[in-house]
Amino acid sequence: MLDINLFRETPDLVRQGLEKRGVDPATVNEVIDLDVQRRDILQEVENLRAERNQGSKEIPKIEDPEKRQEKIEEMRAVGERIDALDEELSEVEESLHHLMATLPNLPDESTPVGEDDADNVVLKTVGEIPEFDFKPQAHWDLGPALGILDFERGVKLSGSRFYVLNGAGARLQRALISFMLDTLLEQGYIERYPPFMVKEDIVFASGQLPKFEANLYHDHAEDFWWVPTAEVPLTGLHKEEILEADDLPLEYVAYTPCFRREKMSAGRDVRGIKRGHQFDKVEMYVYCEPEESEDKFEQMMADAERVCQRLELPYRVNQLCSGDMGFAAAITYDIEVWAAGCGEWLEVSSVSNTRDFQARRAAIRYRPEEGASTEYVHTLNGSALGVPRVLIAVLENYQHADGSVVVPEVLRPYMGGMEVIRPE
RNA sequence: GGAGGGAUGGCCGAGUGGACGAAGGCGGCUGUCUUGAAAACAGCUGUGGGUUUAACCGCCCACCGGGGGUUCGAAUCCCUCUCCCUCCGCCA
Repeated sequence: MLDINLFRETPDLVRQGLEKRGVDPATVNEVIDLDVQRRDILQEVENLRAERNQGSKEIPKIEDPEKRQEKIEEMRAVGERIDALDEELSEVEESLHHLMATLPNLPDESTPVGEDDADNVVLKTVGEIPEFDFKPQAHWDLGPALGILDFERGVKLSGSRFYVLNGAGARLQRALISFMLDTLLEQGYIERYPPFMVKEDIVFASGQLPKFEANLYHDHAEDFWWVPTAEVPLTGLHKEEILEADDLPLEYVAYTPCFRREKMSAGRDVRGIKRGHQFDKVEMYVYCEPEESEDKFEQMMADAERVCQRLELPYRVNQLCSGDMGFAAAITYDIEVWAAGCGEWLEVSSVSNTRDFQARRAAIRYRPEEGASTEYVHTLNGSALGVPRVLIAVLENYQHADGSVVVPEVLRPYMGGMEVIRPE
């Protein structure tokens, strides 16, 4: 949620920022209009309330029953006006809230202006793209040949975009998750295991609702929403709390599965395990004071990159343009690893600073110092990393001509010492 | 799934129509006393919105789990939802 004060004080900056994100700049005027209306009505209704409070206090002191009745009638009339204005007020407030709820965060100055992923900027490339003296296979051929990846039975169980991992494949995935978590714990993150189904207001707080409802799974019977990313419960963790400055920063890491309908990506990446309805991810999440959020952003990037480095996967870092960034983000860097078999850069991480955007939606504040008034924290999120795509890169980059796959060294302790995955 | 009991400020806990943003206690902060600390004593101690201001202060409004209703007036009465606790059933 954007700060309403920005609309009051620097409407031009808001207009420019929103325009970069493809929002009609006229929306800013709508917001300002509603805000003015809101305050006008509010003042009037509050004055009437003050009048009624005053009058009601006097009533029990009036001795003369006739005069007393007169006052009651008078206050009843005031009450009726209050009711009418209240109704008007809640309509205006609802419109304002709905409008504000659909506006994305303003892009950081450094965010390149653009429409879609074609306008993203590659910041750096790290590591060597592996060379092969044979034609490397894509994971959708390699995995089934190894017997570790079963698409047919995934479809039998749940339909398209589902798969089953077998044996060493399942274990490799579990190894990746543990390795990622441990790597981040080393950096001082605190592990959290949140619910995978959450209430609607929690999904709203992180910004996935109301705009992206079509991409979420929803249980109508209980009104649960399945988390599309751990970012959702990790934002909700401190919803409506006032944190102590001494406790900041809070640096969390959580493993969760993620559930996405992928309605928006129908027909894209249908082959393999690149884009499923269910996938695993290890997520970093930081709550901090505004002054430190830029440093934390850099730190989280370094932490996500470290995971790629230890797995010895070549990767590149992109800065997302204004049109491609997520709803809540002011700045986002993506990490893509190279997958030799399908010959693609695969997005495995997205690190974003949402500044106070999510904190405002979720009402997460802190007290900068004893006795001071509260301020919104800054929140940042980043994947470290999305598991299936890392799995793809490991399988495809570490493959040999005979169809076997060497287990990256850092994962071996998590695989009972297994060094090579061979066809069964 | 069935039966009953609850939800009040950072915490405990009083409060069944007006003097209640809320007694009392604990905790916290400030002051007095003290070389310092403890103790004692005194004062202060929630959040959000609006208004005003350079800023503080002030003033007004709202908030006693959420929503709705009755009333001139609701923490208090009514309806409804959610959550927690106890007992029974079922269950990894």
